[in-house]
Amino acid sequence: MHLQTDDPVSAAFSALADPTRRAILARLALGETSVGDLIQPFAISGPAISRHLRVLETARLIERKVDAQWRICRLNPPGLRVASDWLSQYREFWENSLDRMVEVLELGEGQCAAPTQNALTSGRKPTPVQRGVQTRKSTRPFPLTKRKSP
Amino acid sequence: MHLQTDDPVSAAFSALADPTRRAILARLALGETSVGDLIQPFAISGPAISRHLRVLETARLIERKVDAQWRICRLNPPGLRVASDWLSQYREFWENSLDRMVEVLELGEGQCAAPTQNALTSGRKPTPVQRGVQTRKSTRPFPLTKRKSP
DNA sequence: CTTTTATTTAACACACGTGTTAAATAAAGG
DNA sequence: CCTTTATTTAACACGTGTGTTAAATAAAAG
Repeated sequence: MHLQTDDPVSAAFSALADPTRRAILARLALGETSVGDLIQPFAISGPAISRHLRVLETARLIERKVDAQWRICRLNPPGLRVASDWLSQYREFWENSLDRMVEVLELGEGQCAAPTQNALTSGRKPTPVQRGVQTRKSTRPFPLTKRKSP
Repeated sequence: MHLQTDDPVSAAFSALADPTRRAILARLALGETSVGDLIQPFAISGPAISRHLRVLETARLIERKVDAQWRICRLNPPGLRVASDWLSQYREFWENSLDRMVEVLELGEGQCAAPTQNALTSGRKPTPVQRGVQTRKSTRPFPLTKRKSP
């Protein structure tokens, strides 16, 4: 399901999902260095790091420049921003989460079996788009596998 | 290289790396809904969505509660925050990137072959830890594959 | 020019992720 | 109860990701 058509956001998050790559970024936050220097902290082969760097570069999280036989790596701030910007869409949710916890506790979450009215979008802030909010009763359930003929 | 030992940050970014899962989160930002409702926008089978939801839940990006035969999904704000907090470590980098572009342009990036002094950490803000910043000349190069005996 | 140093590419192995369909489970409803 | 509705689990296929080692490439140094 994922070809080279990988969008920038997916590429960024995918690159960030690996601990080794995040460690590389942390290292580069201290300043640009060559590939050889990046290898040292890791119990991993050179080619492996080389590929991690390519992933980071493709995701635009780092940039590389050539200096003689060395490839100097550095962070690419705008690339990191792509991921951060996507996440900031949801900022309001965790910002209001404490308020909401209180709200939920006051309503008594225990016997909550009433028609699922969006607790998240009621009152508080109006949600971004707010079209097509529904309350279950799906129109197409998914055991849409052919029924055996009788 | 990745077992069940997946740390929270990796789990979060990994979950966010999939466009379908991000679409699910976007949907849940409009309000909590049942699994059946979440399926509709996608040309994808039920079990596939079910697994995406499990990934999101394991990564603590969503929560699920049981209401009769429905599983109601909602965003889990603190989980989303994990990813955001990690990224905010790098915030200073993109915040100062415009300043830095100007700086680089003034120095004339074209013939940049001078000893690679960390341009990223010079002046501006002092970088977080700032220990062990080096300027190439790695101590252990990595063609450390056994040489053929003569 | 041959060697050394730095890094990438190639070729292979293997685990993981994601999708599919069929069957299982669980609660509601006739 | 037996059926319907909602969702998950099982079993399988298949492409992608990550690691390894050996060889290739490229620039510097002798």
